[in-house]
Amino acid sequence: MLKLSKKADYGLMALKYLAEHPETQALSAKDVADAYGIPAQLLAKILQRMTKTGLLRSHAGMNGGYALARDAREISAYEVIHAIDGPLFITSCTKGAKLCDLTPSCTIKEPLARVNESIAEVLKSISIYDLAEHEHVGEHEAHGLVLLTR
Amino acid sequence: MLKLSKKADYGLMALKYLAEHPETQALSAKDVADAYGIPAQLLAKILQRMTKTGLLRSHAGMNGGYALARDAREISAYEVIHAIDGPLFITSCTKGAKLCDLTPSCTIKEPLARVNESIAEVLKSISIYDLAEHEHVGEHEAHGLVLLTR
DNA sequence: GAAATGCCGACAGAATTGGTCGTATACTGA
DNA sequence: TCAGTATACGACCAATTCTGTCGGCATTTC
Ligand code: FES
Ligand code: FES
Repeated sequence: MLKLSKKADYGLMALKYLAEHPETQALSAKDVADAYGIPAQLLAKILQRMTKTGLLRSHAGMNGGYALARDAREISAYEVIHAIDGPLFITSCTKGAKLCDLTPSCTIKEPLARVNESIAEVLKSISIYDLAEHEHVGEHEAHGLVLLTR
Repeated sequence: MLKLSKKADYGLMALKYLAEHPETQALSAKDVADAYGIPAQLLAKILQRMTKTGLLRSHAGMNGGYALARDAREISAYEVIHAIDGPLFITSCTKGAKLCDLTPSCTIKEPLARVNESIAEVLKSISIYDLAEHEHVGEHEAHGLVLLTR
């Protein structure tokens, strides 16, 4: 429950890997897949999706592959997840087009939307750069987030 | 992605409903199910699980049913979700017993655990009471949460 | 004892996700 | 210009997870 899809996980791993190899011009889907032992074709599709949404730059042909389209600091975990799994909505009814059949009776949707918003904020505050290296980050300082309840 | 299961949704709705009817001694699963048009038997199972984890008190027999075990202010959304869907983990590998096969290579797990923690905090800061009534809550004040990024 | 209710496990159907395949297209370098 | 390497994309199957139902039993009230 409430867990990332494997695809999103793969996507984050791949971006992290790219962020850790800024020297190379581009890395092929296969390169990355092999590095982590994940299905190459599947990862390829994931990278393609991120390319389409502008997170990556791609280049076909020999020595082709993918590279970050922006600085790792400028790519948030939220963007990655959104690109791969679509809009993030905690409420069961996937929003937008078709509302779930109990929309009229469901009284909980609206308050949960705010929770959803908070989660999105958390995700937006994490960048690929934060994921890469920096094993140290300090357990306390956490990832730069402070939560205050009134 | 990252969305609540319908069960958790139902559970929250039911608790909210109970919180809004504090006068009655107990409400049967069927009562609540009918109120929202959700499958009675399914809801029954959900309520049972919440009973087992101590969120509800139950009473069999005529005029039996369920009632909140504690004040609505003392029951968090996190507890509800945890009771129904089990431990909340954003990382694909469901933790504990069996780790996913790429545990050694997955370098992303640890940083995400912190994100997970943040989300859990958000959920813990929301009580059933917050969900019930109070349509007003002020869009700005939100639900009593302030997020600060460094 | 009968009716209303909760309790529990097993299971079938539906929906989602994960992963594969085939084919087309683009770039590189010899 | 041709062979090789790569991305792009859609269709499709397989595995898993989620939803919902059923049947039987236990407990309380009248
Ligand atoms: S789940 Fe769709 S409206 Fe609440
Ligand atoms: S998904 Fe299991 S370790 Fe990263």
